[in-house]
Amino acid sequence: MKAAEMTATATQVSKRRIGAESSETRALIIEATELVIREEGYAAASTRRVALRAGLKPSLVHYYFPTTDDLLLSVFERGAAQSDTMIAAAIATGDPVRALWRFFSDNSRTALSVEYLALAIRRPAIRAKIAAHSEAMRAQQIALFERLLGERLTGPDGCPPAGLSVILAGIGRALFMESALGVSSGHSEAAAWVEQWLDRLLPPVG
Amino acid sequence: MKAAEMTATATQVSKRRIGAESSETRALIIEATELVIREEGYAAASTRRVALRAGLKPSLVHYYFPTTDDLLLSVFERGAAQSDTMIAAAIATGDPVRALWRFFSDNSRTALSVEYLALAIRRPAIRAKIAAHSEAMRAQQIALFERLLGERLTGPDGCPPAGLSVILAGIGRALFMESALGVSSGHSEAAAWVEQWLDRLLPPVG
DNA sequence: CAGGATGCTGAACACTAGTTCAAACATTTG
DNA sequence: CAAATGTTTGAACTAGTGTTCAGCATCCTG
Repeated sequence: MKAAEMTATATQVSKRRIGAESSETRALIIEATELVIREEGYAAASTRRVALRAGLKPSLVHYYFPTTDDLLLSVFERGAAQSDTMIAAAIATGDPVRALWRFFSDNSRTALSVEYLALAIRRPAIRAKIAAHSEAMRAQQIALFERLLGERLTGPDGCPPAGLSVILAGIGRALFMESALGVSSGHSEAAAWVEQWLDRLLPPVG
Repeated sequence: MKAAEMTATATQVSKRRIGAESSETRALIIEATELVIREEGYAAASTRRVALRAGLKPSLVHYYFPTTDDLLLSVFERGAAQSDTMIAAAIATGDPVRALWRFFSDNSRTALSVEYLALAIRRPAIRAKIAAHSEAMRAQQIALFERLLGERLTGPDGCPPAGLSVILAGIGRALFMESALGVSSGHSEAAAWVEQWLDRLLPPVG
């Protein structure tokens, strides 16, 4: 893994051939990688395991993605785009805050986002991209909350929009991570409390 | 790693010699392992790296801990005991809830606890122990909260004790994990909100 | 002081991973 | 059709990891 990190860090200057961006094989590899991450965790996402899962040879994976970091980065980018789409859909709803909370607490995307978080902490080459995406998502949510419930947030239950974003995302992730562990006591209470809190901040219409 | 998992899963029946529980070397190995986990993450905690860090030979590590899981389990147990002590100290305080929140949001123990969480998800042999400890900690906190602010928790800000425990631990962990990533926007707001919330649930004496 | 218990070491085996590269095959295009 | 271009493969090299085990050294005890 030392060797891998060094190679991955080196700027890509070599003239080695790389498969086309539009290739079906390439898409298949990305698909297989996400599957492996989902089922076995980011640590299992080796080029060889991915190749096995996709029914391809390891060297073919490296034809499309010279280094493992290249692969993981591409997989993350696709996932981030999907996540962005889902969030956009949630925001387009008549009840964006609750839709967002549902996204955080319910969605199988959370599983992946936790894996990426873990991945980022240990793969410097990927950390920046993931951090940037997290920041961007947060900024977007803060803007939404500000627009949506600006004055309501100064009451006794008040919470600055930025804090609200952290809290919702954090509790959602915590629920997922503990579930993965097999711990679940207090979860339904915590979720119920969040919903009650949101009701007070933003009384449901109807 | 396949081989490792299989061996680790097999029940220990062999008559191979194992180093004494009281050995200084053994303690040194545990110490080094925790250091490695702290600095490079649980994934780096291989017996060989640990040996290097401790200035010992790999085989010596295996003399005291036949399998890697044995080692990690021992390290976790020691850490859990330390964590329990800290929590007991927090509870013995005049202001246990805030002390607990400080422990969650501030303490370098959180870094380790997140690593152990990640570890548990990927090491079946260790999962049960870690899950049990998490449950026990939660139960203890629930009992404390119930005793401490039972009636106060039904007000408009009300939150069942179990939910409160999940929320405090979850937000604390989220703050730590994002910091490790390099994301920090909204953190101070979230922390401030928690403190305000606690003030309402449990007005500070003074 | 002989002999077992205890601590430790070196060498080895089996396995996974990342990566490279020349050569074979396939497809497109001039 | 032939050349260029894109895809795929097999084999190999390097490096890390878990684990075993026979045997050396030392120390304690009968």
